Amino acid sequence: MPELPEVERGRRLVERVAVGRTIVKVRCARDSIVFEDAGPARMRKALLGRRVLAARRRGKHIWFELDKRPWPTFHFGMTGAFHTPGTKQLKLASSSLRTDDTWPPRFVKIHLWFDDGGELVMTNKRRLGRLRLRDDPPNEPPISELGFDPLLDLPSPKRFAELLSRRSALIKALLLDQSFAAGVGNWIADEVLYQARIDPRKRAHELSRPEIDRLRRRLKSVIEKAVAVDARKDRFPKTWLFHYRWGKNSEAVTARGEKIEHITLAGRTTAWVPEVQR
DNA sequence: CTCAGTGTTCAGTG
DNA sequence: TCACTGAACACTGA
Repeated sequence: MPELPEVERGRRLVERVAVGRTIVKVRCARDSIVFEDAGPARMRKALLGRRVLAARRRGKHIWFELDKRPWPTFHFGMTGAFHTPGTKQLKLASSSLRTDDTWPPRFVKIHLWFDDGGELVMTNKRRLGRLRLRDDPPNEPPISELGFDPLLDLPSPKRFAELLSRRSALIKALLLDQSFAAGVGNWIADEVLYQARIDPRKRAHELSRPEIDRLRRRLKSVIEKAVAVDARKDRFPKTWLFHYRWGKNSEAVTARGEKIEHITLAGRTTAWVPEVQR
């Protein structure tokens, strides 16, 4: 689930069900991978009895502010999500509008109960997500290592141009680099480059000023739009490459009938439209 | 059975 | 130092 817009949806869910409440019960899965350094037992101890003061996000990371430190941080990996009872997880794919209302869901890593009767669960199917404890999350790795967050602190056009001029990496690779732009993942990088009409194989310092300005604007607008519709993919504009990029069939075309190509860049599948991005 | 995948990290190489 | 590649991580679903 997780690029910036989906993670922001998760943060808002936490805000709705957890902020202002006290955690009265905690259950952690036995999973030394997802619970990395902290371990389920330490995590449970840090959370039980605490009051949640705020839910923060930077890039793809979320953390809680509690009335006592350390605080928990959450990263979803490729398959993580927050759930609450009654929050229908809309399976937006194709025609299967299945809502799974089984509670609790499968692949639960942590389950929290609150003093008002509410519940919050984090699932992580493929165990690439991480749950950590930090005394000061924004000022400690990994969150302190992140670059700008396009929703929170997008650089000015001038500053953005400076950042690009100093980098020789492929622009696609740079967009995926979390220490450059936090929260951008594979489909957002492709979407932004398509809309900005930039060849993903170009090097960052080779971009012209008009290209740089288009890139910055699209980075902002794509993410703002995705967040505005609460990461509901079926509500993304029909003109977005997003809807047509999946499944690398050679006949894939955009809404405007442009031919979509698939190549591998920076180790990731890259969908792009050569006739538009040059 | 095989393989790709909305992510990150690390070793090896140039 | 920078940057790229590929592998690893772990596991589902097509």
